[in-house]
Amino acid sequence: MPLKIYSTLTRQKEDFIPNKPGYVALYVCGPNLYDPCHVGHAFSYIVFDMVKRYFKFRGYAVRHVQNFTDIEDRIIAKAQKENKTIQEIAQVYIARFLDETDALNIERADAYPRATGVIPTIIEIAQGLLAQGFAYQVEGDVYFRVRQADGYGKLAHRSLDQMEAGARIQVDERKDDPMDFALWKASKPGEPAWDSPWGKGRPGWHIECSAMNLVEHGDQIDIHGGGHDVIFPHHENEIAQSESYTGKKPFAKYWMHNALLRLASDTSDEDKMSRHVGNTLWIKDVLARHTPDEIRLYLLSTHYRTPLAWTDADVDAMARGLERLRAAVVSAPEKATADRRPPTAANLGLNDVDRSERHAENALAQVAQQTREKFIAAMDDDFGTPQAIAALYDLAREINRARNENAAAEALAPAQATLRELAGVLGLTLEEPQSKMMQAAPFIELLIAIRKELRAAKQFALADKVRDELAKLGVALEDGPQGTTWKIVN
RNA sequence: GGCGCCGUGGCCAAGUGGUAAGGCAAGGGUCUGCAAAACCCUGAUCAGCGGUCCAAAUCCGCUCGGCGCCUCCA
Repeated sequence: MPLKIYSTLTRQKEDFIPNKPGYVALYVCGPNLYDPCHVGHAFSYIVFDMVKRYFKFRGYAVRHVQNFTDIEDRIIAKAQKENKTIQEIAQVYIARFLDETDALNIERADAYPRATGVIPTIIEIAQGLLAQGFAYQVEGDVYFRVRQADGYGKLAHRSLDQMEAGARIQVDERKDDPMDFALWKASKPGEPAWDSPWGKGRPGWHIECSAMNLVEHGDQIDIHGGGHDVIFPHHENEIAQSESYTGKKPFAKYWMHNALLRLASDTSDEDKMSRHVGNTLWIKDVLARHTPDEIRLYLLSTHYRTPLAWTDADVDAMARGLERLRAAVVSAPEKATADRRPPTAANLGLNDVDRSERHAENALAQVAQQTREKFIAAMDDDFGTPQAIAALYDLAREINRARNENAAAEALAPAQATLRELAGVLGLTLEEPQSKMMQAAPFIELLIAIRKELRAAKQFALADKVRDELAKLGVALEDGPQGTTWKIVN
């Protein structure tokens, strides 16, 4: 059974067949660099990070390209306002973008081209489109002739006539058709400008992605991704430009768009998170409140094409579930093997014990295998992360159950490895939250050792005091039959 | 005006023709000096109405309620 991907172009799930066997050319729309990124961006990047990791898991080589749009109206406006160059503005937000996506455990793309880095290609494309009659020049501007493009509107599933019905307020009379869009714009005084056959100017709004794809991937790519809000006009125009220029179709074989994240608020309104509206949660602030695993598990617990309304309470709930997954992959304390058998086992013959253990071991191995199959089946069906995650929980339960039944650490290990591996495909580390307090580990271990002696001496009041005081400091102790474990809590 | 999405147990969320995954919360247990964790058990007929079908949460129609795109936007 092949992997299926829902493509916006055909509006249905399609078998994934790459242009080159075993290789995936992936392009994901990156941010406009006029402000920091918010959780909505993070959602999109996490979705496509998951997609990339899954392809790799399935044995594909993936080349992932993500653009930085570093020349655009808002960046120019911001630069002018802050009396800086667009390069300076871009640099600040690129650095921040990389810091934040690293923190979110998003794998780096193979290339991060910048719009200003592909100006010659942009000019080349514009010239080519002019030569072929797909574009025309007006006073230093170059416009794409929308009616000339084959099937314009096929991605957004709209016809030009329908769109004309929608009132477009300011129609530029110099354009042949109101929907024609700029490939190249003559620059106004004080704006960044590049030399071109049409005079000083700068790129239009959509051409940079066509150019970057051409440079980084070539004429045709396998998957083009982005947020749902960028389908029209951005991606529609990209298709028109690229296919008209190269003459090769399709430009992208599969178009994937993640649903938009909304910000649930007390005031009852749940609007799309948008930097223009101002109802944003910056990634930085979210990272201050939740761990990367929590954020990712939360965002992936809903299918990527289903809209999601962010609430901190829901992320917190996810954190508690994550704790169970994390606990399942933690090994039992060392000494476990020695006295792991319950007293009742003393009455059993060794062979019986061995036999029952082997039985449990096999059962666990079987569950691990089933989990892997369920995980793959879910992910193969248009990246069904909710069901994939459900499979992970099922495996965690089996591991914990086996441990409760005193299975040996070695018996748990393979299932734990499977859980770690599959969680890793979703980008979950299942690691304890990193904290300065981890440096206190040796001291905590010491307190645990002392407390153990107190308990042996039945000095429970003192033992409890140790535990309570540590709890106040954010260290939770848990006594189990195999010893005491500890963890950092919020 | 055009295009499109969503409404499933207290909350989050899968399922898209054969009698409802998973998570959180809650209640009851097991274990334990206690606590915690873990494990076990308990709960929904799928916004409403009508229709198609042997059979519908799942298809069709209508109603109500949310939301997105058509303009920069992940």
